[in-house]
Amino acid sequence: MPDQRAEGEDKPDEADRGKLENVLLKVVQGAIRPRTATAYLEESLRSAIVSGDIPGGTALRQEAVAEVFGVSRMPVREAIRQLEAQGLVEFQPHKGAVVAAISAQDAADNWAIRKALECAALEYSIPGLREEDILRAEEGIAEMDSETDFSRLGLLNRRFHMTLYSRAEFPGMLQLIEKHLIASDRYIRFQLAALGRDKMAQDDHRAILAAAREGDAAGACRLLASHIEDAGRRLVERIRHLSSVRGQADAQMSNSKAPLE
Amino acid sequence: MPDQRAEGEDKPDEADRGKLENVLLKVVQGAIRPRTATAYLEESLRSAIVSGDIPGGTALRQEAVAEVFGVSRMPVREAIRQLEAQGLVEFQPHKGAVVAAISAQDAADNWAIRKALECAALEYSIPGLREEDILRAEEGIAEMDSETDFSRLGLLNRRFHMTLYSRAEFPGMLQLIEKHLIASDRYIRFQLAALGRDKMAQDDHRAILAAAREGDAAGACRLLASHIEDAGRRLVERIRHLSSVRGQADAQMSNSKAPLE
DNA sequence: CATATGTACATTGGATCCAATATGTGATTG
DNA sequence: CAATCACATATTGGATCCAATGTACATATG
Repeated sequence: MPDQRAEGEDKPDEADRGKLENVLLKVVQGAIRPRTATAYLEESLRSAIVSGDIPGGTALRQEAVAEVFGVSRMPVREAIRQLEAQGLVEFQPHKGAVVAAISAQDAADNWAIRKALECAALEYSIPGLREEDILRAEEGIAEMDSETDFSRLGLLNRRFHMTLYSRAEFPGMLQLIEKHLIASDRYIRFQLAALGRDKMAQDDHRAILAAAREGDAAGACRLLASHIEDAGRRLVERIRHLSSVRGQADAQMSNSKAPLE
Repeated sequence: MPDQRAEGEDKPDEADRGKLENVLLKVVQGAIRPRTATAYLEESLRSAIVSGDIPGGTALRQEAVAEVFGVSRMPVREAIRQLEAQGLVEFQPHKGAVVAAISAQDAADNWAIRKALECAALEYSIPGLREEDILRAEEGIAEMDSETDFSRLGLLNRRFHMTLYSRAEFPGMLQLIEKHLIASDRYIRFQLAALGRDKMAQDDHRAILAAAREGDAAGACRLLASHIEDAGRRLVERIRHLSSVRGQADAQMSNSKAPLE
C-alpha cells in the first residue's frame, strides 16, 4: 500500500474552500492512491516477489499481469524494467522476465554484501547514536519477541538493523543496505518457516545493542559481523542441502509462502 | 547508429559447415549489435552520463532524446526507468528525469560504499588469486602509466581493481562493485581534469598488488582501504570547496568534459 | 527414422495516438 | 499594485495497434 506524503497545502483563507479541500485531501490520502500505474505495479510486484507470493522462476507474462491489475501492458513493462535493474527479475530480450530464483549463490552474495556494508555503516553510525535511537532499537527487540506473524518479523528485523545504522551520514549507503535487507527477507522467511522462529538470534541483537550503547564500535562491529555471517552460513548450508536432496530446489522453495497467509 | 548483423548467408555446402559457423560468429561478434533499441539507448545514455558528456542536472526530455536516436519515446522511457533504478537519473512523476547531479554527498556515499565492498571482496579474492591474475594486474598498472587519454584511464583503473577482486566467489558482489566503480568514473575524470593526472596514486596500486602477490590479505586490505579513503577525502574536499566558492557547483562541473574530446 | 526445414502461434518490442498533469502567462479583482 | 485564478501550452503517462522475434509443431527429405 503506497503511503503518500503531504501535498501542497492550500492557504485556508477563502471561507470553507480550504476545509473542503482538506477533507478531500484526507479522503485521497486514506485511499489507496497509485500516483502512477507504473509505480503502483512496481510496488505491488516487488512486495509480492520478496514476500514469496510470486515464487522464484515464475514467468511474468506482460499480458497476464496487465489483466490482473486492470491496466495495459505498458506500465507493466516499465515496472518490470525497474525490477530488473534491482535484480529481482531476470530479463531476456524477446523472451520475457522471470522472477529471480532463490539460490545458494544468490543468498551467499546477499549475505556477503550485507556483512560488508552493514558493518561499515554501523561503525560510521555508532558515534552519532542518541538515546532515542537506543530506545527505538530496544523497542524493536521487544516487538520481535512478541511478534508471531512471520511476515512482520522480517520487517521488524529490518527496522531494528536500520535503526542502528541510521546515524551514518551516508544516505545512499543506507538505501543500498535497506535494498539488500528487503531482498534477504524472503530467505529469512524461508528459514523461519522451516526452523520455527528461534527468535531470530535475539541474543545477538541484544549483544550488539549493548555494545552500541557503550559506544564500543569495534566490539559492536565484530558482533554484527558474526551475527550476519552465522545466519548466512546456516542459510546457505540449508539451501545447498535441499538442492542436493531434491532435484531443483528452486521450485518448492515457494512453499515457504504457505504458512504465511 | 545501430548497425545490423549480417543477414542469411547461403550455405556453400555441408563439408565446411563447422567452419562457416565460426566465421559467421566472428562477423556477428565484431559488429555493433544493439539487440533492442531499449538496450542500445540504455547503454548509450549511461555511458554518456558517466563520461560527463551529459552533465548532471540535465533534463532528459523524452521527445528530444527519441529524436536524436531516431526512435520513438517508448524505448527512451524504458531506458530511463532502468537508469533511474541504477541511480544515474532522478525521476519525478509527470515532471521527467534529470541526470543525477554530482555532489559532495553523492561522492562521499560512493566512496564509502566502495571502501566497504572492495575491501571485503579483496579479502575474499586474495586466497584464490593466480599467477595470471597478478600478471594481468601488473599489465594494468603499466598501461595506466603510459595512457594519456583521461577517459581510458578510468576504464583501466576499473579493470585493475576488478582483476584483484575477480577470485572472490560472489558474482553479485562483484557486479555491485563494478556498478559503483562505473559511477565513480565521472568523479575520477573530474579530478584528473583539474589535478592533471598525478598517475592516479600508482604507488598505492603497486603496494596493494605487492601485498596481494604475497598473499597478505590483511595488509592488502589495509592499503586498499586507505587508498580509497584518501582519494575519496580529497575529492569530497575539493567539491565542497568549489561549491562554497561559487554558487551551485553542480552546473559547471560539466566542464570537466571539455578537455576530453 | 532422424535431421532439417517451413509454417503457425504466442509473446514481446516499438510506434502512434489520446488523456492527465504540470508550468508559464495574462486577465481580473480586491 | 499585488495576488489569484483561468487558460494555453508543453511534457509525460497510458492505451492500442502493428512489427519483430522466439517457440512448437508439423512436414519433407536424406
